[in-house]
Amino acid sequence: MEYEDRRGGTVTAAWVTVDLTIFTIRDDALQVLLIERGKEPFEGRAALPGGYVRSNEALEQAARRELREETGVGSRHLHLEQLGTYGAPDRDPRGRVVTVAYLALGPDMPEARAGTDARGAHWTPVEEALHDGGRHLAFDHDVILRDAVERARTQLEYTTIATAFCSEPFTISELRRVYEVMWGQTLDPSNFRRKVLGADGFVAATGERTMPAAGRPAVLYRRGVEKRLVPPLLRAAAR
Amino acid sequence: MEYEDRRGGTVTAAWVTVDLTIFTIRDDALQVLLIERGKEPFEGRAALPGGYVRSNEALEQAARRELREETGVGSRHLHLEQLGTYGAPDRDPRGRVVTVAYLALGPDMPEARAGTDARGAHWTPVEEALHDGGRHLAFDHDVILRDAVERARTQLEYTTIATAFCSEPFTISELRRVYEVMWGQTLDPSNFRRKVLGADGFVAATGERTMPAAGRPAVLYRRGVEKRLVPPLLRAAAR
DNA sequence: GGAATAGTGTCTGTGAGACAGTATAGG
DNA sequence: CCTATACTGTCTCACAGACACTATTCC
Repeated sequence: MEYEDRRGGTVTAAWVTVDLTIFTIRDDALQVLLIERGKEPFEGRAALPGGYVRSNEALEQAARRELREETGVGSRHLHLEQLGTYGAPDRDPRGRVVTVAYLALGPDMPEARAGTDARGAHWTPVEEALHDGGRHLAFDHDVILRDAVERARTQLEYTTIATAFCSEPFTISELRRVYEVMWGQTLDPSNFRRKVLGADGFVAATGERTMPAAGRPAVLYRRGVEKRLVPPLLRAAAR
Repeated sequence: MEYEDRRGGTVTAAWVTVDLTIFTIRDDALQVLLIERGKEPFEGRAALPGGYVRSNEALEQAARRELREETGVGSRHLHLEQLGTYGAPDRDPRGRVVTVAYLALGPDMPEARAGTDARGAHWTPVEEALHDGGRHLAFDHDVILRDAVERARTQLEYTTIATAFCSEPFTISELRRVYEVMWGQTLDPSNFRRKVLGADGFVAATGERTMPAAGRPAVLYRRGVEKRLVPPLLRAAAR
């Protein structure tokens, strides 16, 4: 499956895969689901979960299938978006493989189960996965992971996806904690509350309250309908 | 080049193409470069320029090559970014073809020349290309074009890419015109100027001035070094 | 001077940062 | 009472929208 195009270039067919960057917040840290590869290439190395796109499958459909297979969680409750496509000619030693990377966000999930080609799947703090500059993950997954982190951090500024990290119902404090963990900075509780409640459709009150061990009960909210956050909630460092 | 994976799905290799959405502003309208297809499928229909990714070519490299071939303009002066990847199983009647769409922005360019597989290349107002809901372009290019327009409009809010539409040097009024055309709304000249000049690295003064036929000469600027625009310049409708 | 376009100044409302103060629970 | 957490109010400054005004060119 190779031919010469009319301009003198050689064209080869490629395998198409999807790779998933699945984020959650656990133990006050951003964690990513990594598998340990069970076969060559990169056997034994950590990698993002993923797999081949099947013949009659759309790209996002393949991503949702992998998500289900790797996490055991129905993808309906998760935020899923296309992150970007990576296709350097030498990114996979087996041949030309182009991968479409997806970004998935969800609340703290049950411990992942291993996929078919993997020895095990584990939640790993992103800081650990990327420590001293990366080059720990298989293929170009360091790059993909770095891009995914940056995308997620930026998305928090301009969209309401932070709610995707919270299991419903949630409190404003829990939502604030998402921002604090993702950005590595504390936010003023008072100003944060004002911003979130003042933005139409960010969250919706349930009428319920928490019954905490200590402290005043907090009002509970669900995700709102609005996807964009206008005006945005900017990181202090970015200003 | 087809096999059954270990979970019972059939996997086929795919052809990988890049498609380009090349925008410019001409005659006070957003225009996109479209080719007329010279062969089946969709022979005679308008389409986005694009082509196969070659065996030893990176994706962006392929995009730059196509850009050069279609516009005759060196891609160094153009803004180029990956837009997204489209891979519905039936998007190309010839078989499985996954396309990586790129968004390119440039100042008004010389009339395009036809590519190898095309009868001709023409600048077309986007409004015309998408009129009454689309379904004019080949493949799923209507969808890609719509996504590209939306992406470009949004990027104007949060980044400094509007300068990519201006040929250097340019005036603040020319830059404002870019926003007005892209958003379909007029902006207050005074407030716009204050915003642009107040944002570090958006534009850089050249020290030169225009010599217009009528009116006061305007100060000329070049693109600044900053890519992000913080705080953003939001569309009125989006607020 | 008049037309045309560029550029300045200023008033006002909104929203964000800082932070003091109040509320409601358990012990 | 105290502690812990949730929530409210307020002061101030930065910034955006509206818009009046001034500047510089050609005719």
